[in-house]
Formats: sequence, structure tokens, C-alpha cells
Amino acid sequence: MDREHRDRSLREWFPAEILRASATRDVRAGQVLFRQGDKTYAIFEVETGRLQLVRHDRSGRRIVLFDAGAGDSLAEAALFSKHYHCDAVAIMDAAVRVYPKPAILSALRSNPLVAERFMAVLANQVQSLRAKLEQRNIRSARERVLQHLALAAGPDSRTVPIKGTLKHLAEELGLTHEALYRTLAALEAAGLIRRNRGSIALVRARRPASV
Amino acid sequence: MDREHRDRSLREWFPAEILRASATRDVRAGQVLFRQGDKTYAIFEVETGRLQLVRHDRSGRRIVLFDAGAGDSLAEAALFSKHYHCDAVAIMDAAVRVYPKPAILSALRSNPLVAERFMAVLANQVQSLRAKLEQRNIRSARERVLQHLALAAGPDSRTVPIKGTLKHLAEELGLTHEALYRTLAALEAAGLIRRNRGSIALVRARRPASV
DNA sequence: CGGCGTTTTGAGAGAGCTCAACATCGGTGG
DNA sequence: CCACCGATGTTGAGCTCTCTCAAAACGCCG
Repeated sequence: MDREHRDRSLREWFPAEILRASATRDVRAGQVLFRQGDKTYAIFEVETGRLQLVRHDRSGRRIVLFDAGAGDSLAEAALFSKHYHCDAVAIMDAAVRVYPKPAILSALRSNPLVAERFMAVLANQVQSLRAKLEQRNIRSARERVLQHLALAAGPDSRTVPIKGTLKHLAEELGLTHEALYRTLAALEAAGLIRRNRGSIALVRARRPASV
Repeated sequence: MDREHRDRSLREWFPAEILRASATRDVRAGQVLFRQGDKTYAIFEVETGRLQLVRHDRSGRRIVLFDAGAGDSLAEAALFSKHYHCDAVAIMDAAVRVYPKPAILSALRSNPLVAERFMAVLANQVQSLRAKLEQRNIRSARERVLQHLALAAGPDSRTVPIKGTLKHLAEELGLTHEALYRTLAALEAAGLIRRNRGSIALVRARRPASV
């Protein structure tokens, strides 16, 4: 049945037994959720706010491994590891859902369907991340934006709903918001897209000498 | 026991029953391994050569989702989907290992340890891809290279073995090889790294006024 | 020795970033 | 209802950095 659903959040499909064992925890800006080397006891999902997974090398260099916003899950690999491999720090007040390892592991072990679902979600994430990474290889803001729109629209539609602000979109695309604004303006001027409130429509490409 | 092994390739840990069911297939440059919409029958791993996962939108725009080289696994999500969601095309003569779905699924279902291992591998891939993506947010070639080195060296060591050529490293970092060469030269001139045959060593940061 | 790919350095141009000013929109409170 | 405020959206101008194109040195292997 080709479930294509992005299933972004764990709580959407985690079985009741896991959800029951979970709880929400508030983390103030600057506070640490877990630290590298800590024993792993749970995986997490950001409900509000923003956390960063960071690692520090011996020279004090700060390496951001992941910048997690609402809906992002955190430290899934901790399920299969005794210790966390990086620090998790809130960069603004945040609320995270805490899913204890034992509950998850027992669910995965006792219910093959849950396990398969988990694998499917992870496999989809891998694909999606690879695609995003590939997208970053495109230097041109114009091409990158077009590619994102084409991908987000899918083969069925030419309309891309814009979730959140354009600033957030710019961030996701790895562009400054100024560059995105200019690019969108240029694309619209060129007749390649049409902008509406809350969405962007790809305009069907036409022969240069048409009409 | 914190298995940190990168486990890059499936054949390294797939159980014998899966390996037995697998086979190697040659794909000539330009040839298609599978096509979007085809029924999924297997997942793959590139042994030699190079494949691209591509999707085409209705305007003919070609979107590269993943550029897979030796060691990369392909279409893991196909395990949980009835149809492939993109084309796989060889961009040079290649050999791929073919792992039939039935063998994998039955192994995953009958052996929880195999399933967990698979989840662990996927979860690690997710983390590693997120880190790579985060790294691409760094504009400065200098910082990006330093970050890569710090990450590749790990907290224990200051030496990074260079696998393959610097050109390949440049590609992985998303830089032109010229930029990488220049950056490495500058970093060495600045005393931040030391280059040896086949490896790069991070030099311990020193106080500006030290001897 | 000859050839090919990697490594290296040079010079120039373009594209996105940075800084800056301003418009717009929504919400808030007087 | 209007003034105010903050965040988003928009546009301008200059600058920096990487990419691109080019050329040459180097290393490896037949």
C-alpha cells in the first residue's frame, strides 16, 4: 500500500504501550538534556523549542551534529548504544518528549510490526537526508530552490504549500533569507513560479516561442 | 559494548542466510537497475562503479536524490514499500550486490537480533547524515575542513587517515579540489595541521604568545 | 621514457553573504 | 480606532569567498 507518509514524529505511530511510558520534560535554554558519556536511558522528540547535539574535540572546538527543532527526534541510535555520543543542549527554552529505552526495546522485540515500522521510518529518513544532502551540492540558489519545489510538489502536483515562514524555508535550504527572497522574486518575474498566500506554484514550462 | 563500527556495508553483518540468497549483478553505464514504479524485489549495495537515484518531475527536471559509490547501500526503504520511488541508473559501469526482499524480511522477522542490528545501522546512518548535512551549513572552506578533521579524528586522536585521494575528500566535503588544496596549504602554513603521506594531523592549539 | 591522474598555484569573475534601510503585517494596548 | 512594536518580508550596494578556467609540477605505472 506504499505508505509514503513522512511520519515525521514518533508519537504519531509509536504504540500506546510506548506512549504510556513517555513523558514531557522542559529544558531551559542552555540546559543540558544529556551529556556525552551518560548512560543512555531514553530517546527524545522535540515538541517545542530547539536543541543542538554537539560534540567537543580536545581543542575545545564545538561541533554541531544536529540542530533539532519541533518534530525532530533525537538520539535514536541511543537505543543500541550504552552511552550517548554527544551532548544535547537546549539553545532556547524547549519541551521534549522522553521515550524510555526499556519501553521501546520491549515493544520492538515483542511486536515485529512495530519493529518493521521503526525500520521503515528510519529507512525513509535516510533517503530523505541523502536527498537533502544531494540538494546542498547545488550551488546556484535558483536551481536549489527549483529543485526543492519540484521535490516538495511531487510528480502529482505543481503546488507547494509553504509551512512556516520563508525565513524558515531559507534556513532549510541553506540559503540566507535575502537570497531566497531575491531568488523567488526572480523566478516569479521569469514566470517559472507563481506565489500565493501560503503556497508556491510551479508554472508549467513553455516553449520559448509559444502563444 | 557501544559498537561504534561504522558498518558501512551490508555484507559485513548480514547473516549467512541473506548473503546466500544474494548475487552480484553488473550494470553498464547508462543502464537502469530499477525504475520508479517497478515492483520492489530487492535492495542493493554498490560494489564497484557508481549509480544515481534520480527522479523526474513532469517538466523533465532531473532530480538526483543520491549519488551512490562503492560501499553505499541502495533503496533500503524498498523493503517496506511495494514500488520503487525513483530510478536507479548507472553513471559508469558498475557491479551491485542484490539482496532479495524475501530473504531479508524473513531474516528480520525470524531473528530479532538481525532486526535490531538493522535498526542500529539505520539509526547510525541517520545520525551520520545529519552531521554531514550540518557540516554543509558551514560556508567557510577553512571551517568546514577543520570540522571534518576534528570529527574524523574523534576525541581520542589528532590524526586523520586519508582514504583515497584528496580529490575524493574534496567531493565528500562539497568543495572543489582546488579549494581544498588551498585550504589545506593555508592551514598547514598557519600551523593548525600537519600533513603526512596518507594522513593529516591536527596540531594542538597553542596560546598565541607561546614559544 | 611517455602518459595519465593527482596535486599545486595563478588569475579572474560571479554568486551569495553581509550590512543596511525600509515596507508590511499582525497583534497589543491605550 | 489608532499608535506602537516586533517579526517577517523586500530591496539595495558592496565585498568576500569560492568556483571556474588555466597551466604546470609531481608521482606512478606500463
